[in-house]
Amino acid sequence: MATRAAKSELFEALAVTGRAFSSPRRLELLDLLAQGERSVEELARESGQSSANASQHLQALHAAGMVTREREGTRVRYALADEETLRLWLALRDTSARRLAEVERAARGYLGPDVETIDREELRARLKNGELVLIDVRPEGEFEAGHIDGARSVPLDELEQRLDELPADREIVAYCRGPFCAYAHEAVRRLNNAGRPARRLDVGWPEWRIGTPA
Amino acid sequence: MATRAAKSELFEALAVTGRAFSSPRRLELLDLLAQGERSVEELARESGQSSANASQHLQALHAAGMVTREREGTRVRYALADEETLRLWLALRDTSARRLAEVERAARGYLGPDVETIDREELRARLKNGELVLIDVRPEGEFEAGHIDGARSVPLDELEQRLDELPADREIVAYCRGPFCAYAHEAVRRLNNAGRPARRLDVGWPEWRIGTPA
DNA sequence: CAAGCTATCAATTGATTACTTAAATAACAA
DNA sequence: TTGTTATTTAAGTAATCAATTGATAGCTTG
Repeated sequence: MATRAAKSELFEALAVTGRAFSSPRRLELLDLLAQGERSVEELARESGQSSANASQHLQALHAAGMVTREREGTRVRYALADEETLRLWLALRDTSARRLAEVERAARGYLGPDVETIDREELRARLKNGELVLIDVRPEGEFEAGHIDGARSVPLDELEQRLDELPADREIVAYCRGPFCAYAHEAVRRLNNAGRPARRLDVGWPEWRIGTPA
Repeated sequence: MATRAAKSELFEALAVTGRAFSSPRRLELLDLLAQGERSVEELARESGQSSANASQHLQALHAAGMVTREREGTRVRYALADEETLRLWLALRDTSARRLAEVERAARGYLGPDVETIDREELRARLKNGELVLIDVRPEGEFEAGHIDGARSVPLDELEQRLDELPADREIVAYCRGPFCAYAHEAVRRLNNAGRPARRLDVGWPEWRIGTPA
C-alpha cells in the first residue's frame, strides 16, 4: 500500500488549483481574462486594484497554470491558459450561483432590475430570418478580440448617440460579458426607455464561444 | 453603473466555493464522499486526520453547500450535495491533473508503476460477450453503496485468497475509486504476478456513474 | 544612455486559516 | 438516571495569505 505521505502530496498539488479560486480579486481577474487577453495595468484598472496587487495575483494564477504570460514590449499580456481553464471557471461560477442564495442576492444587487431575455436557439433562428438586430455592448476592444457572428459593436457608453443607427422596426438583442456583467441589463433598460423593443441574450461571449449551457 | 462594492460582494460570494477547494484535507474528504456517504469518524479514519479536524472541514464544505448532513442515531452521515458538485470536483481534479506536472509526479509516486488499461467502450463490448470478468476491488461497503453493472466485489485485501473464484480462461478487469486510487493498479500487478491476464479500467466508479470522459 | 513606462520584488502589517487538545453536547441503551 | 460513543464547539498557537508601500528591473524612445 502506498504511503499516506504520497497521498497527501497528491491532494496538496490539487489544492494549488483550488487555492487559485479562493480569492475574490483573483476571480475578478479570471472573469476579465475570460473576455480576452489583457495587460497587467488594464486588469488592475478594470478590477479596481493596485498594479502591484494585480501582478501578485496574476503570478499566483500563473503558478497554478491557469494563465499564460507574454512580454510585449514594455508590458506583459496575460491570457487564460486554455479552453479547459475557461470551462472550469464557468463551471465554478455557475455551480456556485445555482447553489448559494448569497450569490443570487449579490448578483441582483449589482445587476439592477431584471430585464427580458432571449436564449441561444431563438436568437439563432430569428437572426437568420433578419427579424432582429444583435448588438455587442462591451467596450470596442473586446468586440474586436472576439464576438458573436452577426453582431455589431455598440459600446454601452455610445448607445444613446448611436440609437438612430439601429433600425426602428426590429427588435434589439444585447449581450455583454456574461450573466454577471451589468452592461446588457443596462443597455436593455435604456433601449426600453427610448421606446425600443429589446431583450438581453441570456449568455455572454465566453459562454457562447464554448457552447456551454446558460 | 452599479457600484464596485456590489461587484466585490458578488465575487466574494463566488470565492466561498473556491475556498472550499483550497485545502488538501477538504479535497481528500470530497474524494472519499465521491464514493458514497460516510460518517465523520469513517471520513476521519480514512483520510488520516482527527475527528475534530474532519468535522471542522466538513462544516466548511457544508457552509459552501457542497455536502449534506444527516443525523443517524449517534452518528452524522455526510454526502455530496448533488451530482453537480460531483461534476465540479471531477472537473477540478482532472483539469489540475492534466495541467500540473507536479500532480502527475505526485500521482506516480503514489500509484506505483503503470499498468495496462481498458476504456469504457471496450469494457462494455467485451463484457457483453462474456470475454472478461469485471472486479470491483474497493472495500465491500463501497461496492454495496453503488457499483458498475456486472461487476463482482473482490476487495483488494481478499484478492489472493479468492483467486480461484475467478475463471482462469478469461481476462480480468479491475476498477476502484478512480484514477488517483491505488487499489486497481495494485490489483492488476498482483494478478499479473499470479500469471493472470489483467487490466485496469481507466475510470473509477464516480466517473462511470456520471459518464464523464476519462 | 537617460527618461519614462510597465511590471515585479521585498518587506511589513493585519487578518484568516489549519490544526491540536480539551471540554461540551446529543443520541442512545442499560 | 448513568454510561458510552459520536460529533461538535472552544481556545490557543503556528502558519499562511492579502494588501500596502517603496524600491528595483526590463523595455522603448528620444
